[in-house]
Amino acid sequence: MRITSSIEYATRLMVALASEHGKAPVPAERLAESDNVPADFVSQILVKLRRAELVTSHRGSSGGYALSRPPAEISIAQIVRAVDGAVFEDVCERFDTGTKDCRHQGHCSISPVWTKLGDLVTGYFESVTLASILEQKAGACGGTPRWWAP
Amino acid sequence: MRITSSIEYATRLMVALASEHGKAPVPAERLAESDNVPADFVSQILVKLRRAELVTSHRGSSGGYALSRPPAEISIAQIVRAVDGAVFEDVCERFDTGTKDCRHQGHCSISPVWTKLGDLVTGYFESVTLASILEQKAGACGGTPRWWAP
DNA sequence: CTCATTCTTGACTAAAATGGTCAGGAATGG
DNA sequence: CCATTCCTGACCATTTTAGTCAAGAATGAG
Repeated sequence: MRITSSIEYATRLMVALASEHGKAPVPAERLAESDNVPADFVSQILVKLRRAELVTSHRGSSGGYALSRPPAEISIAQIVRAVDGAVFEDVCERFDTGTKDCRHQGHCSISPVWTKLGDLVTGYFESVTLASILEQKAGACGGTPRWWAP
Repeated sequence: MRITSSIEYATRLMVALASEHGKAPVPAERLAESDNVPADFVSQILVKLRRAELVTSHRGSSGGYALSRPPAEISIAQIVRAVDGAVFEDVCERFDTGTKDCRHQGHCSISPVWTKLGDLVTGYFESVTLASILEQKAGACGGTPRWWAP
C-alpha cells in the first residue's frame, strides 16, 4: 500500500497554493520548479484539481492557479478524490464473482476488515486540511514530529 | 488505494486454514476450490506464506498446508507483509531526491501526514487476527456489520 | 490590436506492478 | 513404486503509473 506520485505531487501543489492564498495566481511552471515536479505532469494534475473545483485557473499573462476556497476548507480526501477518483476502492465490488453479492461465497467475514480500513483511511484524510498542514511547517522525515499524535 | 488480489486471496486462504486449525493439512487444490481462486495462483501465494513461516507444508499424499500457530497469533499485518513485503511503503524513501533527507525541499510538512496514515493502517492490521475474524462469520457485504465498530 | 504568456485538450509512450499461467522436478506416504 | 502433493523459477498478458508531447485557445499587458 502506498502513496502514488500523483497524490504526493497534488498535495505539494495544494500546500504551495495554500501558502499563497489571497495573493496573485501562481503559474504552473513556477509551481513545478518550487515543488520539483516535471512541468508537464504538474499541468495535468492541475487540470484534475480544477475539474474537481479545488483550484481556479486564469489564462494570459499574470495568470495561473489559485485555491478556490480557504485552506481550512480543503481536505486531503478532496485532493485524493480529485486525482484518483476515490480514497479507497470498494473491495466487495472488486471481488464479487458476478452475483453482486459476495455473501454466497462465505468469505465476507473478511470484507468488514477492508471496509473498516477504508473508513479509517477516509476519516483520517477528511480530518487533515491544508490549513492544518500549513500550521506545521517544521516536520522532518527522520525526525519525531508530534502534531499528528497517536 | 486498494486491496490487491494477492492480499485478498492470502487472507481468504488463511481464514480457511484457521477454520481447519488442529485438523489434517489441507491441499492447495482444495483451498483453491473452496476459495474460488485460480489453483496455480494459490500455490504461489502459499509459498510466500510458508516462507514467512505463517503456514507449514507437508508433501505426499494426505499432505497439504496448515497454520504454523494458533489463529489468535496471526494478524493481517503478518499476512500482508508475507505477500507484499510491507504494509505501507515509506514515503520519504520513495520521494527523496537523492539526498536521503527531504527536509531541504521544504515539503516535509506533508510527510508526517503519510507517516501517520501508515501508522494508522499498520496499527489496524496488527490488531486484527485470524481468530477475531473467525469469531465473526456473519458479516455481509451490503449489510451493516457491527463488530468492527467505529 | 497584437503578441507573449498561460492554460486546455487529448493523444502518446515507457516502465513497473499486477494477476495470473506453465513446465519440470523433488519429496513423501500409502 | 507410484500417485499425490508441494517446490522452483520462468514466462506472459493486462493494467496502472508516471510521465511526454504537440497543437490550440484564451487573455491581459503594452
